[in-house]
Amino acid sequence: MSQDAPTAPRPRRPLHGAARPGGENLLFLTDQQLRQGVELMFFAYRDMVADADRLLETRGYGRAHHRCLHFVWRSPGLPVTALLDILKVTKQSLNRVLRQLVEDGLIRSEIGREDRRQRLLRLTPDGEDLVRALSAAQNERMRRVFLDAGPEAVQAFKTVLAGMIDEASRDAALALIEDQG
Amino acid sequence: MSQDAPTAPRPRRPLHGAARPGGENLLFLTDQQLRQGVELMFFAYRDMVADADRLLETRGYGRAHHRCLHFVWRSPGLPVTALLDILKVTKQSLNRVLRQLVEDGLIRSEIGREDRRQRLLRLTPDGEDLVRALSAAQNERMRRVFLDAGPEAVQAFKTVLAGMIDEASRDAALALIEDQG
DNA sequence: TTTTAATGTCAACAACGCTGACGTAAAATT
DNA sequence: AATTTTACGTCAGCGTTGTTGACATTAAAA
Repeated sequence: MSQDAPTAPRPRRPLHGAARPGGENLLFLTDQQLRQGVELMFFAYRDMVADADRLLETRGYGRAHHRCLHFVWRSPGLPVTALLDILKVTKQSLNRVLRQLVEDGLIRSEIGREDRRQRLLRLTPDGEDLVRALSAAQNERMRRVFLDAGPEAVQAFKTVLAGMIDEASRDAALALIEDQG
Repeated sequence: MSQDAPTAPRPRRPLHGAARPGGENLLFLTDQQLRQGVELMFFAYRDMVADADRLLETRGYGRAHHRCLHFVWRSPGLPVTALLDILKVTKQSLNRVLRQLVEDGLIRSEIGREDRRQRLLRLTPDGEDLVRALSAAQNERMRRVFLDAGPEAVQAFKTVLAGMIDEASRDAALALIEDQG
């Protein structure tokens, strides 16, 4: 069954209904438009991570390792609990990849000075090398797309994505994202 | 190590560098901007699929089932190979969830009339019900975000996402996306 | 008739989520 | 000082979903 179940003939291509001046054109909110947004997220995300995935598998790592390295890089010295909050996975799941990365010498974990229960995570030089390589793979795609789209489109792109984050975690996520390393 | 390794002091918040009129402002192409795009994709995608995930797990299904149902819904009667091309997974991986969905009566598979080797996939009424419920979960989030952002932002959002799809599969993906069920 | 294409299936494996249970060290609270 | 809570690690087991490799069937194509 289609999404709108319309009985009247549809306009041929209502993809981007131009808003009438001062009007209340809501054609961009049809179920069809929403579905397109979801599908585009699926395809774009799949291909965006594919570049890094190829690099990772040559080292026997997966996406979980990538995410772990990335956010440790972004917030050097962050405790394990903070990383758990960012990734929203269980500590068992995180610990599996974290242990590997520490054993492999990409991340080092040191006891917190203020709170000695904490393990503060940092990248080693090798870890930084890998993060740089992973970023380069994804950035090349992103740069080309951003250049084609232009600054206003990039801004809109970010606004929409930010709106899709759960309200409960949005502020924290945006703070992390906008923080200059 | 930071992404730009700048030695000069950075502007405090170059998040959305306003293009000078007629100028060649490329502040929106800094590594920082690209990184933000990647991170936003991560957070937004994670939370976008979370709604459907919750619904799926009550039925013992996962995302693979969702994707399968979704694209069969979008292209009723499509053969298995076409679905493999869309999802870009192995036939063994697809077949595992496809078998379940057929056994559970959400998808029916019928022998192709022109090519009797093909199995043409269609949703059963039960399958359509589940797809509708899954779409509803995701559409609510998307609708709210689109409404807040406005039609121009939505358009830009889609343009950027489309640009992130691999060139090799972009045309096919966009044709599928823009096709009105 | 031989080859190729479309599909299904079995087996084994890996990445990465999850729950539950248990343990240790250190901080916080009572 | 004793208790509780927090931060972390770990073992065991399980589920989803991806992979490769091998093999079989059916039907279309050459």
